[in-house]
Amino acid sequence: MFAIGEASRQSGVGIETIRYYEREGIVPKPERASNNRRMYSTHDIGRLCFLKKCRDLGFPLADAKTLLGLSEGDSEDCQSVKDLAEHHVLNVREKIRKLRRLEAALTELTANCDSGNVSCPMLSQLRAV
Amino acid sequence: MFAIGEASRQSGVGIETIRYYEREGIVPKPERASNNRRMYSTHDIGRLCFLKKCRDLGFPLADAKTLLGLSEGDSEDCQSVKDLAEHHVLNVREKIRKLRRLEAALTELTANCDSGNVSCPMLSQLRAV
DNA sequence: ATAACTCCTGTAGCAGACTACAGGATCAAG
DNA sequence: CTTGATCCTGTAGTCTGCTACAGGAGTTAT
Repeated sequence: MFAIGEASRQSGVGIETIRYYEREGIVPKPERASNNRRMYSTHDIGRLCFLKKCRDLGFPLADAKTLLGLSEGDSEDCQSVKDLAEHHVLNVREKIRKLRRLEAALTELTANCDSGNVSCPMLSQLRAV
Repeated sequence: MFAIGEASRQSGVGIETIRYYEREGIVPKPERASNNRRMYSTHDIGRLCFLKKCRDLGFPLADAKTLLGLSEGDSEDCQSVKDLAEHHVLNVREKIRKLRRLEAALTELTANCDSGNVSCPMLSQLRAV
């Protein structure tokens, strides 16, 4: 069993954040030592690692919580997990698509700037209703 | 010229948000009618559309403001305009790179997910050290 | 034993970007 | 003329996801 500082180091989740996750019910309340300090099992730390990875992947905390719940359900509901992930990946793809359009617009702007042209047709497009 | 509600409908930016943008100096103060109501030109509405698109692309509001400035060529120094625009292009490309890595990671995670699985490979992966 | 560290609870603050009133005034339609 | 929609200013609250104290207590190293 590990103290919160060690759990933090092992999982990469900050101490304050761990306590915040506990307050928010994202992770269950850990055991307490006789001196009232939180004690984390390797399983508890595994949960924190799981959450860290989900967050790093850009999942909102609520989704991370759901995924964690799914990962610990009696029957791992693979379809729900997949749905959540695929919904997330669709969002990511949409963002990429839009960013590429903006990249083109910005590239066009710099090109026009080179040639001394002030008005940019693609930015006009961005302004359009 | 259009009232704020119409500007909101045309641009997709909420009324309160438009006023917020004005307070924050993101957009210039619009003309006022004799009854003190804000009146927006199509150009003003174009600005709101531009901001909306930037925000939809995930740009922070401050960046959106800068981009809006660029799109209107409000700098007297063409070189610094170009530098700013190119800097933004680099930011956009970096964002795209990160999102594509994320997309790849998510796709790989879901690749082996099928509703028949007893244990979910994606969850196993997320649990792994 | 003293200092330095870690932990506790509880509360508050922050950043970004809105969003929601309250309490009026004004406008458009019937 | 009344009703209801829209607008005004100003202030305050919301949401996400932390992050930072304050003030106290137990732990560890020298």
